[in-house]
Amino acid sequence: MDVQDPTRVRLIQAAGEEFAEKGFAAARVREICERAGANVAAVNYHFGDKEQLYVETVVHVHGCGNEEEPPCGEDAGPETRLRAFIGHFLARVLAIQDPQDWRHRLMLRELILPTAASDVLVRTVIRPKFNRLMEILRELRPEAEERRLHALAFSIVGQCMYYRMGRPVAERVIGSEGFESLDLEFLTEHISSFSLAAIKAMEFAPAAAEPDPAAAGVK
Amino acid sequence: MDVQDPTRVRLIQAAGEEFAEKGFAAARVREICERAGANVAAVNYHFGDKEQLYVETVVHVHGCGNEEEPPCGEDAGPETRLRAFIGHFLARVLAIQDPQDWRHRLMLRELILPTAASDVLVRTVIRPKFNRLMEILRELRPEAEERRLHALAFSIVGQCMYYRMGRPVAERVIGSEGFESLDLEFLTEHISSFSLAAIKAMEFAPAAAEPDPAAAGVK
Amino acid sequence: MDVQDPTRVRLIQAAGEEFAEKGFAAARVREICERAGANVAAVNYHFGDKEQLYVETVVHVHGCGNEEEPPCGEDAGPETRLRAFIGHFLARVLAIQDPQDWRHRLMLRELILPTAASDVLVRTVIRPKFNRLMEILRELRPEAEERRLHALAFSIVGQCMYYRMGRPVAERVIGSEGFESLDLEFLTEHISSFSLAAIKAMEFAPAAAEPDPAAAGVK
Amino acid sequence: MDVQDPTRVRLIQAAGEEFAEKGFAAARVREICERAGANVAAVNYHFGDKEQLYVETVVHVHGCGNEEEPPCGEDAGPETRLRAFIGHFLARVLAIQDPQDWRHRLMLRELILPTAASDVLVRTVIRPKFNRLMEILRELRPEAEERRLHALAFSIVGQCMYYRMGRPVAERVIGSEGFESLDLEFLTEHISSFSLAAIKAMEFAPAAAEPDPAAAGVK
DNA sequence: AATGAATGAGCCTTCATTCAT
DNA sequence: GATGAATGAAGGCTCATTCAT
Repeated sequence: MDVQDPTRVRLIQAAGEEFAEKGFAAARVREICERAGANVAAVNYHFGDKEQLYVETVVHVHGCGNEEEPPCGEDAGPETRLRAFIGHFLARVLAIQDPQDWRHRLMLRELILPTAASDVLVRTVIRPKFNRLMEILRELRPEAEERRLHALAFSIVGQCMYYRMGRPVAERVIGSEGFESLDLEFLTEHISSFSLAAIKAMEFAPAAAEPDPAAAGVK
Repeated sequence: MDVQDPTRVRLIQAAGEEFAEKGFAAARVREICERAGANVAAVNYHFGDKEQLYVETVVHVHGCGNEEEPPCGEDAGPETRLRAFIGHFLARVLAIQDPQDWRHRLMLRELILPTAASDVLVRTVIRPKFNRLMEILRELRPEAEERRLHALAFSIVGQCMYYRMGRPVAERVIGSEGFESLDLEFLTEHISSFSLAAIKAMEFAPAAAEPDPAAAGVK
Repeated sequence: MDVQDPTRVRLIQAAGEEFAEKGFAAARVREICERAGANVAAVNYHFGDKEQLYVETVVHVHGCGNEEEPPCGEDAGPETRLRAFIGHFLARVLAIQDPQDWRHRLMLRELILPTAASDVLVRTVIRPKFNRLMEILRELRPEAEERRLHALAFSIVGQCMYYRMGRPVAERVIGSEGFESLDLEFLTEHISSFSLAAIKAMEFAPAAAEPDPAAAGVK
Repeated sequence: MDVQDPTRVRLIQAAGEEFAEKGFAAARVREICERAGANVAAVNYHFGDKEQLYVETVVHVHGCGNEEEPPCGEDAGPETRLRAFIGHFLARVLAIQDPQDWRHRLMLRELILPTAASDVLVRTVIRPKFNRLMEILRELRPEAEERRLHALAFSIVGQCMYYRMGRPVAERVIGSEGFESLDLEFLTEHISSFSLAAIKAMEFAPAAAEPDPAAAGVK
């Protein structure tokens, strides 16, 4: 973390690549140290443990690129703020579009096998963001019950996240060129319009016990 | 599962659990064999290799539970068929809701580090399903260009898949009990209504070059 | 051994090749069985053991090609009989000149790491031959003490055996074509003349205690 | 052997014994390390591989005891130099008379299954020695054709080498005590006198095309 | 007589970690 | 602070052997 401790920083950098490429178990401490131009014992010296290095690496990953603030004022209308939220979210998702990108893989790994690092990330990064999204949705549909708001939020988040998580499969399904044409601008517009149209047009079922009448009501 | 439970089958079963829990590298052949009640050399005897066992395991995973046919006739309207599609998809997604479920993890692993097995899965399982969804969407909005149809399909798939991929995080964000309340029935209705409302209400931008006017048009 | 048990014979044949190529430890029972077109368990079934198979194989090796009788009558003079002996010996040595020949290697292996099979070979094959050579030498130099006769015999045997044992090195030293020009005819004549000239011309030291005077006497 | 006896040297020492006793395949890395008082992983750390260790061991074997220079001046007559050569050669051959001696077996193994190490040995050690012998023989019989000189050289080398290669068999044929009586002094005198007598008395066939007249001449 | 699925011992190798320097 | 030789635990894999068929 110190400016004056480049070895430590280089180790985290190298560890990120290695962990993302190989996973925790398959990652080799020797390889990490060689990539970082450090000694074999450097990891144990600086972090004490391979696992400790992993945790610090994961935390460091989310620390980067997170300093960005919401790109529009709080006084804007909920629709504008939702569009801004989606655009911002998608930008982050697509920014690491390269499947070789180690931050990409490292975070997906955390989804599968959440470690202690995940808890930190949820508390410091993810939940605040989620709460902001919930605020916007509540403004748009104040009468919606909490559960419905959660589902709405997940519908939005899911649409965005798919372009990170589903990329390898989606690319194989519709072809690389087809996938490439789905750029940030288009997707921001698409998901925003899709979601706002849905949010405005949906009729919420009065209670959870009777979803079918609501479904029929859509028609 | 069979009455006759040969060693080979038990090995794949055990391998699935082990690979899903630990990942490929961290998985121990010894553990797999012990779980299967077989000898240490059983894996090498039956599959020749740890990697071969992995491939066969992944392929076998998708083979299971895939025999189900679309739950509604082809002559039904597109809305009905879309609801059926979502319901069916969600059912599969939530069926393995247990984060300990090895099929869950095994498939997520393939998303991150696609192996040769992934190609087979896409060709035999995923692409056919995706094409069925595209047909439905084309019926609903025949004038939409291909790119837009892809985006629509991914919006739907993304919403559903999130409940598989995002589960660990989502659970930590809104709490387990909150997440549990989002059951299959509710989510099927929600995603179906959400998506159909959006599909019907959306106004598609005439060209990709001008997303902003379309965005303004929403309002 | 039975005419009606071809599997057993084929196993010995295959074992010979495998043992010669790889040595006892590196030889694989599976490979032997495959070469013999037999089952994996065939070796254990027919010979009980890998080691038993080895012993029977080595014995079988020397059994082949040993039925040849001395090519000249016992009433010939010692010089003629020595030439015949050398010619016969060399013929056997050079007959398996191919360094890939498994009998070659198998017998060399026995020289290095004599097993129980070696004892049998010495008793049944080698010692009788050696004694015949000793008889010839005794006729040529009846006054020579036993030790000298041994040395003479080993000088002759050594010259011949070198073309079996030293072949790989000799070939590298003087080149393959140079080595090839040393054919059976030439070598038989050479070693015979060389040895007979020596035997006739040598002056034996009266006692082992004074080799130097003898050495001086040569000059 | 050194005052500072580093692990690497001890490993080669121990490897030599183990490889000679058991052969490459049957040799156990664990045993080598235990003999060397080193860790199981020492071989892989220092040599990377069991095979690399073998190569380095074989090369090291011939390196030892090879620093000796020809024991007599170059200005001595060819007879004296031949005696010196034989004495020196025999000394090296008999020096490792103990059949348990690992250098003995290791070199014989190379004869049977020459590896890359053999090429090095031939080039650096064996061929120079062979050439010195050829020089001496050429002085003794300048009119001899190259092929004949080769045969002469091999006759001398073969006689000497037999006491290394044929030892296990020879001992069984004439008994241990008989073999023991053939000590360095006696054998040096014997082989020298035998060979010099032959070289001086032999009548070389005029051409390679007619070996038979020489054979006939014996009668 | 012959098979081949299954076994279990053991080997080479890898890898994170330590410790003297 | 940093090194690299050395460690020991453990893993994947091979192989001879067995046993029910």
